[in-house]
Amino acid sequence: MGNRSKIPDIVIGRLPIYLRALTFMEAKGQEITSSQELGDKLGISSAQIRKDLSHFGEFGKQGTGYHVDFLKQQLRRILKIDCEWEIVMIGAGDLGRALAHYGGLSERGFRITAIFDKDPAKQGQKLGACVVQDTRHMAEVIKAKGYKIAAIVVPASAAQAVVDICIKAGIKAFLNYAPITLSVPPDIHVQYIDPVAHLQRMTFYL
Amino acid sequence: MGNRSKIPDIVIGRLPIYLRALTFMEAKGQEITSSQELGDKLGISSAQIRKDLSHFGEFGKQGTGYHVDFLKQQLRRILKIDCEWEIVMIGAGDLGRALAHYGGLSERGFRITAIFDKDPAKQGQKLGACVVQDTRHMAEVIKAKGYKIAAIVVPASAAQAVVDICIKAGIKAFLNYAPITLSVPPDIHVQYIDPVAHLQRMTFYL
DNA sequence: TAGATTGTTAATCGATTAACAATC
DNA sequence: TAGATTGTTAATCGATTAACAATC
Repeated sequence: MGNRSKIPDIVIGRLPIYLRALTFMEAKGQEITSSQELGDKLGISSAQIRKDLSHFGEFGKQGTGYHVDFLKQQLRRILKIDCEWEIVMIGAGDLGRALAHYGGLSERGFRITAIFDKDPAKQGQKLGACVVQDTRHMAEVIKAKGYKIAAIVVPASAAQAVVDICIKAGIKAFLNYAPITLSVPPDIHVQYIDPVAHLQRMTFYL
Repeated sequence: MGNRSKIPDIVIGRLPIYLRALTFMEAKGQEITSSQELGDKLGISSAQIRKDLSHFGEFGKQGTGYHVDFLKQQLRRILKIDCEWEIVMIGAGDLGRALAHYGGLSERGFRITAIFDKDPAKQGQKLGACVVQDTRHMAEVIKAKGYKIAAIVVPASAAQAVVDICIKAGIKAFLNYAPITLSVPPDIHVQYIDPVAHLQRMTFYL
């Protein structure tokens, strides 16, 4: 049985990738897979997949492999996405609007249920299922509803200030689209999405 | 002097982060920095920053540190972003439209100059500076203009087929927004952007 | 049973860090 | 000069892989 006491973050980062592949297999009607097959599909060694999973328990059968549906449900449980998560979004510019309209979020268990912008022209607008509210009410709403995750979709120059307020109000995890490294206490999680950084990484090899 | 023969990919991945921090410092008017200061800002050890940079040359002065502008230009040269890169985008849905309108791309040297979609209703539409074209002409245009980078913004179910066509036409690097692991030859580079995978990684810790 | 594949151990590989001579 | 900081080496740390007994 896996020892959960000290699981490397890099392992956690691979679980959503495994989950994505399992979801794809399930959609095709495939019922069984193996670490070998998963690894081939993902460009990861089979040993690594077995090692990663072993941190959390024993999910397979020798000689057979893994039940796609069972392993998928286990990963969802481990990642705590066997429920729906509500997200607060700050910023209602082009990118914010795209994120609010992106169906992939809610399909996969994440719903944006509050949106804030400091621009009065945007306040009151309907965006997806929400009405854009004044940033001044942000802390209050986060506290009242107990939001834990925030998507930061404001300009880089405003991001740190917004994040500081969110943390004070109780946010524990940020999905940050602003192209800036945020300064946060060690118990706060940040994931960065910066397409330009990805592009710059690839041009090196061209 | 650095030995460029075998630079770890993980080092390349940090260079855009360093560049982002330097750009921020430059905007503030700061002329000098040190590995210590950069590391503090980015949550990275100063030793790692010096080691990373040492792969490419000697850019600092003992006792002083680094000239922000000089180091920035060197990183731009190393990453090959001291010129403008043209990108072809496939998919003109919500996300594609947001990407086409995202000013951050062209600000930082990447321009989307061709857009394709297989939906006739979208063809002919103006999106940013481009007119959406029929996917059937994609290979032809990629070859004629010599595009090397493609942004994939089609549904997951269509992504692999689109990528296969792009590779045949000469694309070497993909920025992939479809939530699926692509199968590509070893000389082709792929960077993945999947906000849901990032969110799933964070909920583990909540 | 024979063949296949798991979970786990030990070995290998690679990345990070500490330390310091060099020197601005 | 004295203080600060680089670039680099060697030591440490952690992640990946190979191999295999267990067993379905």
